[in-house]
Amino acid sequence: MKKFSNIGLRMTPQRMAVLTYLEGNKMHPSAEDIYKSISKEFSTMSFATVYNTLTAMKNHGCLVELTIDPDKKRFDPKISPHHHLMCIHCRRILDVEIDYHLASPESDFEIIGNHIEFYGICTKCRRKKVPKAEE
Amino acid sequence: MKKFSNIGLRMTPQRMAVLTYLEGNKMHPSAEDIYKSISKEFSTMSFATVYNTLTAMKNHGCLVELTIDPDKKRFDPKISPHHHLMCIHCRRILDVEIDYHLASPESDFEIIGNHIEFYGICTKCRRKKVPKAEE
DNA sequence: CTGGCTGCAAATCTTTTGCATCCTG
DNA sequence: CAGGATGCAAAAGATTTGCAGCCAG
Repeated sequence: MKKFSNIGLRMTPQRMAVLTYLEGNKMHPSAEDIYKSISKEFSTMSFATVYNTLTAMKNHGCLVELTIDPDKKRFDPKISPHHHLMCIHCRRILDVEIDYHLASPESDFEIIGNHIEFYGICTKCRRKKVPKAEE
Repeated sequence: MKKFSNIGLRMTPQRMAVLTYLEGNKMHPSAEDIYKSISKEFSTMSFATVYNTLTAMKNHGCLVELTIDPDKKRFDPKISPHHHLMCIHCRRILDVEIDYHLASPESDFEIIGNHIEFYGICTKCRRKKVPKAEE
């Protein structure tokens, strides 16, 4: 992962903690997940700083914000193009590495990127519950 | 669009107004868009009722909730499978009707559905601004 | 009539912001 | 030592909920 100093930003203990937490993290955590986990051993950590750091990383392209979860934003430190699969029961999100090379829709848009969201139910949840139904 | 009476729900003037507003609507409006538009000529309309109606429709499969806009949920009365394209400047959303028949990612998930989000800049916005940059 | 629906307002949840103080470079 | 970063708390948005009264079926 890029270091902050390389992109003209200051490195602080708080930012280091966020960077370390996210490095190689495949959980697609929410801001709250990140805050909770870090503040366990870093009591002087505020929500504002988490968001501040996430925004800085996002603006410098070393973090991607996911909209696949309708409830809140999820963050992905993996910046190479890929897609996602989410379990609608346990809300777990997995990476999907398949390259679908999609044809651009014909329109007057200049297409910048795309993202595929798969929705499903993981084996663990299927064993526990009736597939689908409530929510 | 399905009528509420067909699915065991009551039809009220408020619900009728929402139904009428959404019928054939291709704007992918937010809850606030819907509320604002309807309350113009239907002063006795509350936010709670808009959400109540949207939730009822969603639960009965006659409305789809979109997560493509990171800021808020958008609603789409078109329930046949399709994808979307959003201008990152003006936030306009267009339907994408191409059938990409995506291969399911190999995983222990039971895949229920998928949705492709395209991001880009529409011609109108490209004329006005430097493409990308801030935001 | 009666239970589902409405409107209002308060509550929740996520994310953002203002500002005094701190500390990296 | 200057300006960016932090922490706190309050604010802003979006969405949900509690509840008394209303009205569609």
